Amino acid sequence: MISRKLVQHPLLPSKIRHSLPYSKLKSPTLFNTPFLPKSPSILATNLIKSYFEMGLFKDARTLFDEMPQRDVVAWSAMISGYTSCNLHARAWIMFREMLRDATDVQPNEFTFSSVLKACKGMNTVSCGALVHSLVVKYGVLGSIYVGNALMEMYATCSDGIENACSVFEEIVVKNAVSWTTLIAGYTHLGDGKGALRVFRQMLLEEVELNPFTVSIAIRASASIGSHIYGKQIHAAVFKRGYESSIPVMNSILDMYCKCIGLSEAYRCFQGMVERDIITWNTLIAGYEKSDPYEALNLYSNLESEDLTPNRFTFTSVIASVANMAVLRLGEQVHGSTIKRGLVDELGVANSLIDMYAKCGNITNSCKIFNEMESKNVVSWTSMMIGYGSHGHGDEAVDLFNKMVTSGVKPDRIVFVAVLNACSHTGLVDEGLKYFESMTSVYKIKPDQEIYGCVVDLLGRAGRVKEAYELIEAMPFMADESVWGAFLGACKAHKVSEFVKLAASRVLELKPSVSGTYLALSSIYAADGKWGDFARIRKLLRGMGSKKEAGRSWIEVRDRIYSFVAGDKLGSHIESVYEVVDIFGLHMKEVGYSSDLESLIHNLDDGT
DNA sequence: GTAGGGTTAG
Repeated sequence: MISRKLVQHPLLPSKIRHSLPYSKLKSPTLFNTPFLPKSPSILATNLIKSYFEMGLFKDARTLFDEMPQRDVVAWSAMISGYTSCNLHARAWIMFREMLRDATDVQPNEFTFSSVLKACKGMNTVSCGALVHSLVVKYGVLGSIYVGNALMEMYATCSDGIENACSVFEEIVVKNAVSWTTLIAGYTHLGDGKGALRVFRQMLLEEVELNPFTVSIAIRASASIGSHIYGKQIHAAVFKRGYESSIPVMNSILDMYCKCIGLSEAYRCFQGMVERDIITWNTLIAGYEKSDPYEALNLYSNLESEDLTPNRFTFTSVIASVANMAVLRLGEQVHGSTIKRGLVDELGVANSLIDMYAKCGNITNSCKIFNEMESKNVVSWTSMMIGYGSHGHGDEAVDLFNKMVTSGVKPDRIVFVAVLNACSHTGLVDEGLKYFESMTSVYKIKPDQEIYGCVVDLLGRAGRVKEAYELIEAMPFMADESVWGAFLGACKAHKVSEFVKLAASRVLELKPSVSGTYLALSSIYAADGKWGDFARIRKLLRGMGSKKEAGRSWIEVRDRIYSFVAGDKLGSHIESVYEVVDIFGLHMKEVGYSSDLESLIHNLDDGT
């Protein structure tokens, strides 16, 4: 948008022409009214800002270059303009140019807070630290804007939260932005507890809250799954009248989706007086995994409120389709993203890779992946998971190496992907090498999920004893997922000496997992220990739980048919059995004999 | 005339 001040100016046409030369920016003589800008320099700066607002950074630069005198305001406007267009490196170059060429101009607090934003955007803490030293040199550390920008830079750049904390401590008079920035820093780092610790301190110091602080605090409590804390904050929001703030309510909606439940979330959604596209996106994302049909239903209703789906909407919608694994629907949604010009958005392309892989079309995943102009760690991970699930573990591992070569820094989740790929391809030693490099090269601390992957990697290959030793050597207590992976390995390789131990650990840690009882009982049965078998089965019945049925589905022409093992319902079931029989014959032909031993013992609960 | 924090992706 063109600022009103400019449009009102008599020298400018109602629509700004591009590349308006500096020489045209003369002080107005015809309409010498008091509200008009006074000097060409001020006018030029105004125009520079407008150019950036319209994304015309080249025109901004041309005008800037034509200025005979550039003061600190013009320089700062350029630096901040570039960052506002996400051109952080250009902003940084501008700052360097300013220090080098404009010896008569001194950077001020505006310059520093803008260039710090550029450092944050480049994720380059070394530049940020350099600016930090200049901030001290120029004596502007006392500016609350500079202090907050420094904190934000450190909090966002890798491993900088401690530096952010020490800057925070040094700010004598902190304001709500300082607190919010620190809370956001912890939250984005995934340290919800750290964030809530700061939030609590803020409450103790009786700092006035505002919607910004409240929404990030809600996100922090959602990230640790604390519905108690989340509900407390919801009550506080209600008390302070923040429910009129859409971002605050969106955070609450997200918290309900993640920690409380979808039906409650839906009630929250219906209770909202005002909703925006993020509101809808949040709910669609909430439904995406557990009820993708409802997610699609919401998507089709969204335009009734005159809202336009954006890249986030499509990311969740595509993920929903991926979870439904209905290729034709996926192709339709893919078409919509093309029509709306969103197909090249990073997040959208990433979810398309995942969707095509989950719908069985790995070729399309590849095509999208290869045609992407820029890829991030999510793109690589999605492609690797796709390859892995299609049995191309070698390609997935290969991709990991290519990713590292291309300069993308691996994160924790990409290690989950590469370890899984190694595990399913039998690349055990290769996988162990990656696991080792995770800490030694990339300084990422392995968590329960990673240990689970490595236990699975060793266990699948029959190296059960090593898997057990790894669990023993873990720096923290293994949770039920790690023991679950171990149990799976013991079961697969019939290492009964460890089964009891593994199963009892899983049961201790998560008694609600009925699958564990089943696994344990199967092993007892296979060992002929019928007394133990009966005892476990009795426990299982006492729980009133059933093994969760794995649902399968198939798309034939325009219909989706779904079924579970042992299904006797539905008119299509007979055809399913026919197909299963054909599969059985094919498998026999290639010499596969099924492992009936453990199957038999599972038959009695109908799954 | 130049600067700030919040909600939705593997």
